[in-house]
Amino acid sequence: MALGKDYATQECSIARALEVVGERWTLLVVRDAIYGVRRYNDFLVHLGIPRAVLSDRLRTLTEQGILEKRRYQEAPPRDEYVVTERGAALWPALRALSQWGREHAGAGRLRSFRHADCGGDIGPYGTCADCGTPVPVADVVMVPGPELDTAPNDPVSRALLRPKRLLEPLETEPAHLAH
Amino acid sequence: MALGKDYATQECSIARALEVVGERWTLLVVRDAIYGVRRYNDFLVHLGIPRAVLSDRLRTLTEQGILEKRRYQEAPPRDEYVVTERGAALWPALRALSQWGREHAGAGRLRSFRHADCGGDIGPYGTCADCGTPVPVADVVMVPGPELDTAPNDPVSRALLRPKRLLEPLETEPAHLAH
DNA sequence: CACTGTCGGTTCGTTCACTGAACCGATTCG
DNA sequence: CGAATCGGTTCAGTGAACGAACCGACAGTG
Repeated sequence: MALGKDYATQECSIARALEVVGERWTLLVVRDAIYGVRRYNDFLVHLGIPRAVLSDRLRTLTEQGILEKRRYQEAPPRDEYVVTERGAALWPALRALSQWGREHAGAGRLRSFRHADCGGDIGPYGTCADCGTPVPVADVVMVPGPELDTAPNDPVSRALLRPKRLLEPLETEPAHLAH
Repeated sequence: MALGKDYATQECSIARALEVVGERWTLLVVRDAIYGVRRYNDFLVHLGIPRAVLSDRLRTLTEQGILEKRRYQEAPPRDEYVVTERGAALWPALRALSQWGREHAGAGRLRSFRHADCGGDIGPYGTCADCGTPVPVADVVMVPGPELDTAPNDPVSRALLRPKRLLEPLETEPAHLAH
């Protein structure tokens, strides 16, 4: 969505949130960032998003303080986009959407989320089903489910086939090993 | 967002959810429906949405089983759009977005959500801060906050100035009493 | 009866955002 | 030297959103 003037008239915190993250692709970029994707090219191949749109979303999210642009190499200059605390705070919303997608939009058991401390499933309210405590995003482990494609053809999807703690950087295979 | 072919390639329940409710305006229509808005004209004046877009969203949401079109008057034929169980299941996602909007998108205390049974605030994980139990959407009361405009000029916003239990139909003033 | 207003839309021309392909500069690898 | 990687920008074409106008069926008023 391209909102601005339209949603701005709405006196509603949901509308305010959607002004920032409601545009097409934006929440999926944040999802990837929380999954540990940090580099332009990884977002690109994983999302299948037009380059111009990705550039725009990364810039906007950085301006909004949801991502942070960080130089990780000087020659040639390369930046990575790391999710900030403000961005990680979107996790409850993403988790709730994920749950709804599983139960009401025909997405089966593609991935599940577990409590890193005890291995318990994370229930409908974001708490651990085993120990009952609310689970902060950094303590969540994403576990691939049985209905996930076992041989995807982009390196990011392949890297996400292994269980992975959220927020930690994703390590993709070097390009020369690609399919 | 108009997704379909694009997000469909994504193996992710978040993407599946956004295929259904990720388009511009859609989540705000669902929010209003959960707030008790049911009639075409009430959505129209409250959202300030173009008529063609509203018609499209109501049709799509009805096809998806998120709203249900229900005849409430025969002459002239009038239908209302009532949120279904599947639609109400989006409440956790909307609540999480609302919370994020309050804390990270500059929306102050516009509205708060309380547990109808005990009056406790609903915390970050959708549970009641007082009694600790998860609160189903039907037991949530929306309470207007101090930063809300006290004299809005559309009847739906005025009706929402009073505390209101979610899902229950919103009663707007008759048109001839308008501003 | 004529007039006005309500309700729930549809139609249409304009504007705006997304799309996909091409291109680019700096650098590294073989 | 030539090819590939990385992180973009530019640009023409398309599709969606926007806003205003219009419309049919009916209710209420005088």
